[in-house]
Amino acid sequence: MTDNPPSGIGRLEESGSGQPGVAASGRSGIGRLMRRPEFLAVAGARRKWVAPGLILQARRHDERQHPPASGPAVRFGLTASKKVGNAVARNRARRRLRAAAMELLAAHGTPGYDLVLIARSETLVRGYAELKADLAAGMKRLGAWRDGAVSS
RNA sequence: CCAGACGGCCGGAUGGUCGCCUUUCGCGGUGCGAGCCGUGGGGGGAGGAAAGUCCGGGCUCCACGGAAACACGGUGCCGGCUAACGGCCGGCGGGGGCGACCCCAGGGAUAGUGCCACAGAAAGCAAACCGCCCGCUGGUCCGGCCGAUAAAGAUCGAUGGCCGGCCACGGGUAAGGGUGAAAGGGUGCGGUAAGAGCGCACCGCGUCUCCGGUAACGGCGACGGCACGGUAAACCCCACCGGGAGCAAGAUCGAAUAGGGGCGGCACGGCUCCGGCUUCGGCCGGACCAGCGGGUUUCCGCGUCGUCGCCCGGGUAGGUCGCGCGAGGCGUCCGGUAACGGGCGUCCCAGAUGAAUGAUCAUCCCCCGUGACUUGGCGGGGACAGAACCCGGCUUACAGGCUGUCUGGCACU
Repeated sequence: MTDNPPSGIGRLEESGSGQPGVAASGRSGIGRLMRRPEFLAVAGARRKWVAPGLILQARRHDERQHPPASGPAVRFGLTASKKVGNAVARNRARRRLRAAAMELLAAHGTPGYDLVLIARSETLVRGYAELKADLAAGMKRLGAWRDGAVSS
C-alpha cells in the first residue's frame, strides 16, 4: 500500500547506525508486536532478564529484521500463558504489564528495540511501583534504557 | 418474633490522573480523487452465568428428483405455549412432608425372546422342606389296659385284642415356620379332619355398563373369582423427530518471489532441399550448409534462448466482507389460571482478531483480626468468572445483599 516508488527498496541500511537517526526519523511512537514470527525473533535473540514480577526479552533491530522504515521506533509484545491462571487472571496480568510498559517506554524506551514482556503468577499481586521497577531494571540490564526523558 | 417453603432482583459506589477499541462531527496539512496524516469534541464499550458445549433454531456451503424406506440415534402420562426443543406452563397418577411444598426415564410385560444372583423345598409352572390333618396300610419299636397259655403273686418270654406314641408308607392341605427384592391377593368372620375365595364383608385386581372430564384420569354399580409375578435403565414392539458439516462456514481483493499463457518491440543466416497447411502474403516441422560456444583435429552442444514492456489466468502471505435492526431492549394497555400472544409508544445499545472494554490513587460500603471499650485507629480481605457469527433453553460455579408471596409455631390485642 504505502510502498511508493521513490523510497522503494533503498531502505533501512540507515537504521543500522541508529541513534542519531532517531531524531532524524522523527517517528518515536510505540508499536505492538502482533505476529508470531516477530515474537519468535525476539525470543531467538536470547537476551532475557528475569524479575519477580515479569520476564523481559529484548532484541535490537538489525538489517535482517526490517521493521517498516516508517514504523514506530520501539515495539513491545505481551505474553501470558496458562500458568498464570484462568482467562480473567491472564487478561489482568497483560493489562498491568501493558500499562507499565506504556508508561516507561514513552519516557525511557530506546529506539530500535523490540521487547517482549512475559507475565508470571507474581504479576497479579506485585505492587505497581515494584512492577515498574522490575521493568526498568530489566531495560537497563538489556541496554534498552534511555535516560533523558525528553520526548517531543 | 422464631423456624421453614417457593419465587423475583442486584452482583460494589463516587471522584481525580493516564490510556485502549469502535463510531460520529469539526479543524489543519496533503492528494485530481478514493483517501492518508495530525489534532480537538460528542456517543457506545463484557456476564448472570460471557463458562460447560448438552439440546433446539437462524445463517453458509455440500449432497439430493418432491420424497419415501432401511440402519442408527433421540424422545416417551395428558393438554397447551413456542420458530423449534430433550424447554416452559397447567393438569393427572405414584411417593414423601403436620404444612407451605418437594421428588418421579411415568408408553407397551395376553407380540415374542431372555434373565431373576445369594438364600430357599420351590423363582414361573406350578410344586411341597418343616409343619398340620386323615388312614379297614405296615412295623422283630415304646407305654397303658384286657384275656389266655399254668391255680395265686412276681418276673421273663410267646401269642391275641383295644387305646396312645414313634417311625415308615399312602393321601389331604398351603393357615403357620423358614429363605428372599419378590412365594400364586390382604384383613376379619364363618367353615373344616386340617385347611383352602370353599362361603361372606371390606380393601386390592380384572372385565363390563353408566356418569364427569378435550384428555391423562376420576367416580357409582354389576360381574368374575384368583387368573395375568418382576424386569422394557436386557433385547424388543409401538408412536413421533432427525440429510451432512460448520463463521477456521462461505464470499471477495490479492503484494513480493517462483512458475504458466498471450501480444508487441529489440535481437534474429539462407534466391538451398523435403513434407504439411494456406486467406497465396506466408506459416509450421525436418534436413543441409553457413554461424555461435567449448575444444588440438575428429567430435560435442546451441541454433532460438534471451531481454524489455504490456495483458490474462491459477494461487500463497496478507487485507476486506460475512459482522449485528434482532424470534431485539424498555414502558404501557388488552386477552389468557399460566407459559405466552397481540396493540401502541419509545430506543439503537460491544464488535476485538498476539485479541479493545483498562491501569493507578483516594474516599465510602460490607466482612475478619487486633489493640481498645462504644467517634475513631491499624492490618487483611470482597465471590464465580472475560464476548469471538447470532438467538432460545438446559446444566454447572458463585462472596455478599435486597425484596415478594405462603406455611408451621410462640406472644400480644
